Amino acid sequence: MRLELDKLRLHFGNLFEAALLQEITQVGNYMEVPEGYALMRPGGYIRSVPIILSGLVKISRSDADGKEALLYYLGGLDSCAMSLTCCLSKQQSEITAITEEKTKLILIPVEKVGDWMSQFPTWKQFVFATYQKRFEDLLGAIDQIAFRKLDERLLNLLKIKSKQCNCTIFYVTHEELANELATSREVISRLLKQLEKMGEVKLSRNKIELVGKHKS
Amino acid sequence: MRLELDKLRLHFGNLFEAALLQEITQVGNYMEVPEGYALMRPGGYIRSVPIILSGLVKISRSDADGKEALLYYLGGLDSCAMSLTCCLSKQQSEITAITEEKTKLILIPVEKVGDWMSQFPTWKQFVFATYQKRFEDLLGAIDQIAFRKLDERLLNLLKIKSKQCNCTIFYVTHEELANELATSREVISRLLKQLEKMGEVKLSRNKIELVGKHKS
DNA sequence: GCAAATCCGTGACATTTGTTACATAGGCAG
DNA sequence: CTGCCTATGTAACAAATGTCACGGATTTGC
Repeated sequence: MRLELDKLRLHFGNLFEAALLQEITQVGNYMEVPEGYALMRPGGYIRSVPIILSGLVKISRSDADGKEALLYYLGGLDSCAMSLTCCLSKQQSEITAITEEKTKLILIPVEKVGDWMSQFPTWKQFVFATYQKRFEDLLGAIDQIAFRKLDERLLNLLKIKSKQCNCTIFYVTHEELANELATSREVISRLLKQLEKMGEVKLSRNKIELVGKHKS
Repeated sequence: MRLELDKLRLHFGNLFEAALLQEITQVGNYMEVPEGYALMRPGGYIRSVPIILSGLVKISRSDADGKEALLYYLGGLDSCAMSLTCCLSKQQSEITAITEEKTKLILIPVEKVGDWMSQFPTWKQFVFATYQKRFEDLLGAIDQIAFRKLDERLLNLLKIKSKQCNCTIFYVTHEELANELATSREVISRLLKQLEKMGEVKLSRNKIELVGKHKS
């Protein structure tokens, strides 16, 4: 679909200078993908860098036995550091990116990413800011995995979801949560029950509600 | 200490173009630090980006209770992605960097890092390659922490050390290994004993020898 | 050589997490 | 309503890791 300058301005505000926005309308590729769409799979090659306009993308790492670990989420105006590096070095992806909502994004062709770095100061800033954020995200993931117990991590996961979707009710199964924390369904059920007794959540079928003061 | 062009050329070979090497001799700051020196502490500010010429630097993450998790090592011609991002955004460091050997490095002033990106293609490549490597390192760390059991992680740690120092004998205490894996000394002692029975290592006081075919 | 400090070995037990096995409950198609 | 499919609850047990309490060994400082 053709990109329109006005609409881009709505999304980006004054993040990018006018000339760069103009460029983006020329070479950028607009995409709308439904929930559950795999933007990236381990081993896949990447030919363009996505910038998320709206929606939600889950980035995770999986190991050989099919276990999975949640790394972080990408939301509005986020971009993916892996794709940046992959693009620039023509390497394979090592992560999975799956949309959790209907998501709108722009794909920037690889070759522009480097060029724009020299031409547009705001682009350079954007790229570095992206790297920095992803780095922090990864360090945060490591903190959780390395230092926290499962019950804390589970509660934390729910809080993150809450922040991302800006709500306190999630329609997820225990199984799904188990995958994101690289553990088993039974363990999650057990811990959720525990959290429910402590008054942190309310459980129903296919539905979990965060209660209490999780204003984080 | 004054940097000499010839010596730089020895280290960098043709990684950087001549004009960039020249620049580095002008503004780079040469440093030699002993083993055990803290190049970076959480909360510290960073005013320059280090490039390691030789030696070994351990990068780790620590949490509030003082527990620690090894992230990766930096060796010859490596640079630190955290410092890159930190520099460019004037943020605080969130990691610890400690030399494990006497280490020689060059400090590049922050302001040059961005400028050179536009001026020198080889510098741009270097910066991106650095980001990519650190990203992979972090993902590797996450794989270990999230998916592997402690005994595997311990053996893996020894193998990494072996590769880094290019030897099979380490003068470390169980306590130190325990810190790097964010666990306790007793657990490491137990697992090491186990590995010894399996013929993977030989133990003495303050000393561990990797035996067998770990040619990785 | 002696005392103190450091390092290591180890048993016993607690806690956390993983696994197995099965029961129950809700929703949906026919 | 009935029979299936999926999601959840849960007990019982297994395995992995963490903690405590020691004792003994080696090194270091004096």
